[in-house]
Amino acid sequence: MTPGDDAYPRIRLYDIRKACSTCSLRELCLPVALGREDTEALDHIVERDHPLRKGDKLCRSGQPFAAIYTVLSGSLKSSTQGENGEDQIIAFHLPGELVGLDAIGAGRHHSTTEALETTSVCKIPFSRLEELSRQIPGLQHQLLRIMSKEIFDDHELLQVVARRSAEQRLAILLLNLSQRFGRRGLSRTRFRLPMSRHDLGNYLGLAPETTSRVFRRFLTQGLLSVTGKEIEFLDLPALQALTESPSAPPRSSKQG
Amino acid sequence: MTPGDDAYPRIRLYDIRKACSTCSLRELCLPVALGREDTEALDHIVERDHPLRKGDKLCRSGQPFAAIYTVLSGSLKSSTQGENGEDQIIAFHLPGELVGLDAIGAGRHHSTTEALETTSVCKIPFSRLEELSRQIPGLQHQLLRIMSKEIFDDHELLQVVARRSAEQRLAILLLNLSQRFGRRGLSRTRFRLPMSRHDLGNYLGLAPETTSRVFRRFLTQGLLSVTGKEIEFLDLPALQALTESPSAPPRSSKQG
DNA sequence: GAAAGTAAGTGATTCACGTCAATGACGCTG
DNA sequence: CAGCGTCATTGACGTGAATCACTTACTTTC
Repeated sequence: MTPGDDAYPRIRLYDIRKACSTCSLRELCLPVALGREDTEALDHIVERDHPLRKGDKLCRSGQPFAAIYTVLSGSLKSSTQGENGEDQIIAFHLPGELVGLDAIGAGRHHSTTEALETTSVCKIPFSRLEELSRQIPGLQHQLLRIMSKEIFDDHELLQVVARRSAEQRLAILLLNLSQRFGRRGLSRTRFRLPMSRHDLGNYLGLAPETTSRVFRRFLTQGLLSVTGKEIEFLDLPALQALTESPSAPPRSSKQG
Repeated sequence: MTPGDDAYPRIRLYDIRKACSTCSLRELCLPVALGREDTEALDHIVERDHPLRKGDKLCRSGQPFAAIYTVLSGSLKSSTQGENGEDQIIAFHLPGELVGLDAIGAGRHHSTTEALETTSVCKIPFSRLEELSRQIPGLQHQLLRIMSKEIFDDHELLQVVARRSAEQRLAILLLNLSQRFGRRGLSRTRFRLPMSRHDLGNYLGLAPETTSRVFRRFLTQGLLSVTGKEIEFLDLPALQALTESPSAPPRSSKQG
């Protein structure tokens, strides 16, 4: 703890003490690979604000970039807008995940991020983070690492949207969400989708009706049960098999 | 870092002197926003090797990450492999553009990059670049900037693949290539596609046959002329209009 | 420079998924 | 808890693009 500035930790309103050091998500979040002391240093620059309500925007495309955020509870979606006005969801953010990395460097957001439900986030002013990362070598690297992961995830999504059938797309997303819930210690086979069917479809490049129908097919095949947004996997291996099957809309590339 | 050998510019074989400072691409490449002196510092860490022949691989998915590359002449494609064995081209790289950024941080490539024709690249060992970027503040920022752009480009591609018709996809790619040729002082309306129809289709999430048919349609509509890989735009405004038109396969999201 | 291999173009056919339309189920708000 | 709006589901239908099958045009090779 930097001495003397007890008065200044920028944690507002909601609990004044509980930041990264005591956060249950610290193993998933920015502090990964940071020691106790370094994590405490992070505590001092993290800010918390009112929780967002469903539909509230955390940041908008075009806005100057000032901070990155981590999700504390709830969930968000980020989307970009094409020239044609259609938007495309590029990511869903669950607790422990970082938001806003794509704006680092450009100095301006190119996506809009919106809460899918009541959501709390930690705000990490970027200038202070940069400053801190000059002192903590691991942090600088961690940042690059996370950005790199963002690129990797985008490529995976591209792969899915460009080369997979509707069933595969949905299966892949559900398994991915399952993993992410599992990482937080929640059930991997039973969870609540935070997003609407519409958003689900948009993310996967499908019409909402198609999404609905694929759910129905999974249901009748006994792969899972759906009740509104509640999902329960009944046949995980079959879902995984779907994922690996080679069938896909465009065939192309087979050269090694 | 590796002590002892920092005295020697690592430029091999092909011309010993000509690196960034005198490179015609320096305004497009890493040295953007660097001063004369800093650019000269870059000179000393850049390595050049034999040019690659068509089909040669610059790096493979899974390999440890050691360096980033910039294209000096020729062109490359990067692709990822899905579990199903299908690969998806995620980017084409033209002269002045950087390759391998997605591997920073993870320490390992997640894509394979291959020459589309005879191409020369500059190799920039990452450890030395990092070292240098500690001394040159602008360079660190430039790196982040370029990574951020990579994310942005991926989002654009996603937008295109997920929400656009075959005609729109091709038009968008052609216009994008045109711009990139233009930046290098080449014609924006007449150029040679470095990649096969197959690759073109793969990148856009289309079957090669579809790509071919779309070309044919453009041809009969008088939008452009195609002779093998030679392209000439005949009606640029019409192509641009295509790009902006709102029609797209999945409709979805219209909430603001 | 002929043979072989690979890439490109074209037509016929099929099918997955988008679109339109109508109904039913939640989940607010008062 | 009634009334409204949004979201989800389901069906009927149309279509854009994948597939399949084949021909034609380049490259590469010996």
